[in-house]
Amino acid sequence: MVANSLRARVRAEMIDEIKAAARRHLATDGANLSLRAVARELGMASSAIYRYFPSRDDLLTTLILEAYVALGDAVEAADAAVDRDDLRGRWFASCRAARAWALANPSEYALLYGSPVPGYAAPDDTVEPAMRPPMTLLGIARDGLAAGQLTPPPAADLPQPVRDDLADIAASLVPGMPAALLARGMAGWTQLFGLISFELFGRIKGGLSHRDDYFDHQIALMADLIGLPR
Amino acid sequence: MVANSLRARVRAEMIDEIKAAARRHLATDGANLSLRAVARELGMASSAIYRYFPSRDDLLTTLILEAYVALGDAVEAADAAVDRDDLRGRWFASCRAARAWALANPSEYALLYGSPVPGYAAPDDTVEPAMRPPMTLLGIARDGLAAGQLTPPPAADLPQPVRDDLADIAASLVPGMPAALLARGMAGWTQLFGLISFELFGRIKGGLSHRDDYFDHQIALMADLIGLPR
DNA sequence: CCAATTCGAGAACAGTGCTCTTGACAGGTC
DNA sequence: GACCTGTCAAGAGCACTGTTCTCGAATTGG
Repeated sequence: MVANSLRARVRAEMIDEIKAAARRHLATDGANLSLRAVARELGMASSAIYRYFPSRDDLLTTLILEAYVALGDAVEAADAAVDRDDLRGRWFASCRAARAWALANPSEYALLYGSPVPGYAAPDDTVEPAMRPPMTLLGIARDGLAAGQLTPPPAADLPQPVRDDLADIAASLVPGMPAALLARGMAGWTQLFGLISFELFGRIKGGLSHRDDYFDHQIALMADLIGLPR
Repeated sequence: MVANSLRARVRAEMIDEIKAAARRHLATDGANLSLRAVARELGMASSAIYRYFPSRDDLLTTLILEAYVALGDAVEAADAAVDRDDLRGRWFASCRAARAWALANPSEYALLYGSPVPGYAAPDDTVEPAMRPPMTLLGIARDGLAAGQLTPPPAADLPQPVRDDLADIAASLVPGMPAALLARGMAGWTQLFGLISFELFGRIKGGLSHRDDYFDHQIALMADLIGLPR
């Protein structure tokens, strides 16, 4: 078994090297990275890659999945580092962590939240990690509700179909959350995604030189909308 | 000159056919459409395409530019069809028009607002058409302010750097608009983009069966945030 | 020590964007 | 009518891609 684990170990290292090289090329080539290019960089034949990944799409899937995990870890860690009762602090920390991760790993963020690769269909394994960042944000609202720090918005504004849909979602994801509050939490998540995406691969408004402060303020607007106490 | 215009006419028709075929392939192949494939569909050699477009990127640029124009036209037309004083009606009409266009032309929307093509840099011609949809939305807030229907939000919440940045942007884009209101207008545009993107190429929440109503409600939330009277 | 498994390399196939050359037309001019 | 001139489509070719197959070498388990 020692010998086997030795072989397995060098194989795992090889897989890591391939993924690292692929991530490096991701920054320049985007979603259509070249298997041959990463093979060249690693000094091996292109066909050798297929000993480790059955196809290029499979390599991409692995990168996507690990990126989801990394982003989810970053957001959850940031949230966990703040006092449970400091709802607004948790909200800011989580959103800032997501933005910081995206700015540090722009090509991987684009892989996750950019336009989908045409022929490629994300496997089911990615759906759970993909839910972690928004779930962290919704968890803040849920905790605030449980602690009585947060008064749910009036449900009267919600049309009946939306209220039913959101009630179903709440039942399966965040039990006990009112539909109207869930709607605002999802609006916050949508806003966060939009903010990061615009900053990353949108042509940002030319005059915006203080992007950190702008981000904080837009995030604060959503915190107010959700009802997180100041 | 008659003959020349005849030649020019048949050439223009050829260009239109190429663009139409390219748009068709865009739906399946995404941003990396194949020149050879559109040439095949048109029954011509791939090299013949280069008589009409100097490169594949140039063809893509043309499609992008026309897509921006189409989206801008749709949003502006929707806004113009509502009474000038009905701010909330204009807001809903504009946002719904943007979503409807995106749902009708998903691949072109992905081209505009998806992850940027790696090697490709958008020329300056696209920056003005790209500003038209958000400018239409901001125009609604501007008109409401001028008509006295809309009270600007307190500027106290804005950190000084953000206030300065936004004041500069307002001065060049929507003169007279307070920074705090501009921030909320931009939040509305960001939310609209996020909503459409999530619905189009995000994994939409499974239980959301009434997407129209959900979209309307989220858009209404932003209308409230901006301060559009009910 | 030997059979079994794993690994890397090389060749091959079909496809891609793009360039260059060649030949076939149509327009206007002498 | 003959003669340029500009335009167009086609074909060949280059360098590249993902993927599969085969073959020889290395390593491992029994």
